[in-house]
Amino acid sequence: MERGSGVAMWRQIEDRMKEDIVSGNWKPGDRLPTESELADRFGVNRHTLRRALSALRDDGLVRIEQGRGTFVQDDVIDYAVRRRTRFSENISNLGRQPSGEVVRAGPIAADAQAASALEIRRGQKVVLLELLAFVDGRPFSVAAHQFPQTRFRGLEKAYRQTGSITKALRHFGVDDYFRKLSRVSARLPEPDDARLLNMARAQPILYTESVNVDRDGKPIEYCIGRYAGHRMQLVFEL
Amino acid sequence: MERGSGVAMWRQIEDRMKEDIVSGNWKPGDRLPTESELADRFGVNRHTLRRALSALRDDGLVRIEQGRGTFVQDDVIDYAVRRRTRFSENISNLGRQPSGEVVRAGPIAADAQAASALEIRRGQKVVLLELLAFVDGRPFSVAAHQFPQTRFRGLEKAYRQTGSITKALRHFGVDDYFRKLSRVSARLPEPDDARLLNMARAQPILYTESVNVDRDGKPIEYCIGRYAGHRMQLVFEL
DNA sequence: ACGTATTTGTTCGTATGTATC
DNA sequence: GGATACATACGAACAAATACG
Repeated sequence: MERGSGVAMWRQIEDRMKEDIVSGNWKPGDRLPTESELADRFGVNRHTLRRALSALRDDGLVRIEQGRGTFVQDDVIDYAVRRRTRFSENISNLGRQPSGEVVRAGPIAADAQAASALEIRRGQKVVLLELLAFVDGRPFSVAAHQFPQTRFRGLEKAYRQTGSITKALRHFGVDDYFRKLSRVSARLPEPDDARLLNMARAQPILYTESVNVDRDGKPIEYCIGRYAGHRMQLVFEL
Repeated sequence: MERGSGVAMWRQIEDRMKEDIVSGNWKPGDRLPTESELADRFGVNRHTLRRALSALRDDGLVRIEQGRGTFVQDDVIDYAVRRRTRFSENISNLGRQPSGEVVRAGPIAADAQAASALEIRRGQKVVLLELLAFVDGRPFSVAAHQFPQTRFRGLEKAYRQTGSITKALRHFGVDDYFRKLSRVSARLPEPDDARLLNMARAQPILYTESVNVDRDGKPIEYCIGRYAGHRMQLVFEL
């Protein structure tokens, strides 16, 4: 690290920081020190430091968020959506650690969309199971799973016992189920979702509605999922 | 519209407003009068009016935004993605008018992603065809289509003559092709894309990468698509 | 960057009619 | 009739998000 070496200071800084990241010294999702602090540390003006940060951003190594800080870019997760889509299986296959926690659970009245997807009447009761899913301990998605209550009364308890929707469904005689449909759009997150996903409100999310059916093609689950856009891609193989 | 009729005031209001919307008296995107004004107009308390609005929102007829107002919900375009996905066909099937214009065209060098998708080497030439697509005259998507130049040299000219990728590909002996893969994520638009799509920079887009193959399973097209998130949903039927 | 006005969101409290046990 | 629960309706005040100068 030297001035007048023929190599611009910001390039030297870029290289140093790149090492810290690829070596794992700074881990994906970590917040870097503030620009001022880094500038002090490297003994340069904040402008110079920002030039290095921009270069790192262009390389996809960091993500700069106004008002929040600079973060080591998470490696993007390719979440495969197929006819048989299971969260835990999917994440495990990538060599990563899936986990989840319950945000909200209990019976609610179906709104128009849920009713239409589940082929029931609006206002009929559905079992809501809102789950926050993690990959390697980092929040990945929030999903409101809804099941018709006539068939799945008490499913939330079965989930709490087993920690898995697939297993909970077996208690109700559903030994296999399939993704019939996925609708995908892009939105800005609700404040609650932004908090749960630990992301800035100005960062977009993927918003999905999906319908799962049983062997007979009967809809059993309607799910509204919200995914932190910069952490993942949905992959559809057709 | 009467009190003591056995039908709750808020339900009567809901029905009246629903008529105004479905009849086209209020059009998609229109801002409704404020809650206070509507409450005055119907001669009820603001609470009562809000109840009617909630019902309309649950039916997907209006969208309520704090601090801004209540808006008649724009009709969202469900863009179906299947193995055989053709833009014009898709939009026509919805009873809407597809059109398109060329933003940019010509040979460029393949970057890492394009090369990997098309199974060529990085730096090899691809034919770029960047198209802005419209639905009913409103901008819908920007898509950078890329074809290996060894096989499709001059495809941009064939497109300009025929106005259709499907037809242009026929000039090169490709009489049918299929969507193999779609990767979907959510992003904020580049300034250029925001301008082309006529949307705010803070509004998210759907960002897709897709690969089309010919009958033999050979990749012929790699496409980066950007869609105005609030105007459409991608629908995957599996 | 800041204040002001506008608009929706939320939470108190109060009152009335209806159905049920 | 009395007690209770529930949906409906109104009023006032304040909180939160947004638009605009």
